[in-house]
Amino acid sequence: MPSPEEQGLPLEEMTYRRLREALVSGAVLPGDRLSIRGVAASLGVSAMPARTALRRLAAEQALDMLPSGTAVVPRLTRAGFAELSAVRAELEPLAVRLAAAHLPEADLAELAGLVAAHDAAREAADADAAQAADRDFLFRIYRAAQAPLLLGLIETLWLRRGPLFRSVGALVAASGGLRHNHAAMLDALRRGAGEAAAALLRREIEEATRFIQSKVRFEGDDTAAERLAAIGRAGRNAEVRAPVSLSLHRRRTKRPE
Amino acid sequence: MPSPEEQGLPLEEMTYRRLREALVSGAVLPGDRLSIRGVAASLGVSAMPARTALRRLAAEQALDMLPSGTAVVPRLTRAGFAELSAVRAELEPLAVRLAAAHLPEADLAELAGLVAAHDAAREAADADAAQAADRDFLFRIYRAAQAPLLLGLIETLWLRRGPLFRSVGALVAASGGLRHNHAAMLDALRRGAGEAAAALLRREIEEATRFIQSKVRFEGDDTAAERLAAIGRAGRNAEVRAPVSLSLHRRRTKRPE
DNA sequence: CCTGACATTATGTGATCACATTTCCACCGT
DNA sequence: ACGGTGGAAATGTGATCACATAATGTCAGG
Repeated sequence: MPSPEEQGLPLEEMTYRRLREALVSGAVLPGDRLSIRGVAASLGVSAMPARTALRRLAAEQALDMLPSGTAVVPRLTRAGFAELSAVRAELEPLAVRLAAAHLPEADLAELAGLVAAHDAAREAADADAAQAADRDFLFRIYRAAQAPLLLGLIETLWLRRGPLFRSVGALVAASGGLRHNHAAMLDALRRGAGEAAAALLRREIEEATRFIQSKVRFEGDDTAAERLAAIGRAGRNAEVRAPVSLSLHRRRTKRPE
Repeated sequence: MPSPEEQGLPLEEMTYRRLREALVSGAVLPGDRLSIRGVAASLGVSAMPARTALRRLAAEQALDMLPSGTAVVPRLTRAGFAELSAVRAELEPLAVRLAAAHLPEADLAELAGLVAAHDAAREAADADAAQAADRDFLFRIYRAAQAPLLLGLIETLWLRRGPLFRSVGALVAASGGLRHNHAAMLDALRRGAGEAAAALLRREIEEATRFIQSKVRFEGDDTAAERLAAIGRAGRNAEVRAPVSLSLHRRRTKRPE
């Protein structure tokens, strides 16, 4: 059952968008296997568009591929998350610098509106809306950079972060949330201070990364480490590294529908 | 006729690698259309692997897609090249910083060998070999960063630069070539000075970019601008921007085989 | 209760075909 | 000579099938 605005689109495009949405919304979880016939049946399309869409996501690194060719929603390890954040901390400030050169007044007004929307959503304790406003704020700037290659890279980074983000969202909101100072960034952009705005964004990304790393339990640094520590002499909790191989035979979450 | 080391690989992987090689080697030129049946016939495979490989390259932004779905080798405009270089100048130094943390002695020795190979190739006036040694030197470091996501991004950047690179290669060699100070970078890495090595690489990328931008005529900044300037009052050569749309009906280079 | 081999199922790959659309080119009228 | 028009060739999309392989469950033996 295609949604209204999907009329006329190629089936492959529709399948791709739905899978993408499933990734960012958390409808599929890290570790889930996505088989060609499985998604084809789930989305009511034939195997061909499903295959193309899956391979496309894999090429964008939004999905991993087992050696057998099966697509799997990537598990974000602590190291992987750190790497992702490091790349974001380079590319997104670059986009801000590029955008600062040509931000028309209309865009600045729209950005101000998004800051206001964010604040309003926070007042209403609507974490999802606040988060959406933040995201729109940033991507409005990224689009203004008029750098299609860079924009595509940033989008794939966010896509890859998607699965994690959903599971952390509630936690972040409960902990008081990240306090993005987008108003200050907007001020810098108004002044044409691209470097300052970029520096603010970089700090924002780095702080959010530290916050999440301190709060979230990642794949791989799971209870195996604690079990090992418990078996060993108690007291010594330093230097305990979780061998990833130990968590291999953990039950994989099934997702039949 | 599959090459020896391609035995056992899926046809899609073989097709993908061949297309990739065709891109970086300059066997296909910017603006060339790559049709499914065309590459299938050229590479002796059926339409299916050809389709998959083309879509994969497109997802990696190594190929552009016309609205009709036909793949086309991207034309690199001046702005596009500047963007590509800006992204490289952020990501590749990041990889150097990450790699500096864990570079075993064996890798350092290998890097020294590559620097020597580069110098030897320069002595022999073998521009291709010197360039290959430079490339290997950098990617050895990037791989050592143990950041698969970042490495994948860097590879797609180089892939997209591929078509241009070939056409510029001879020019660069004739002009005396870029003098990459990889020996200094290796020294910095030996000292564990990751930041210094990263700064050296950034300067190298920025200088190479400036050099190429000063020497190369890109798609879009072609003679249309000059014709416009000639039509207008002579003398005023400032502010003449080449409208891209003017070069649209230029003859497209055919590439039947 | 666990471990191994075996049969069954699921899955990816590749091939081929039909169909709608786009692209290209020759032809014709002005 | 120029430009529009028609049709033929080329092209992408999607569907379906066959085949090899990987994954899974089963069952007998320890």
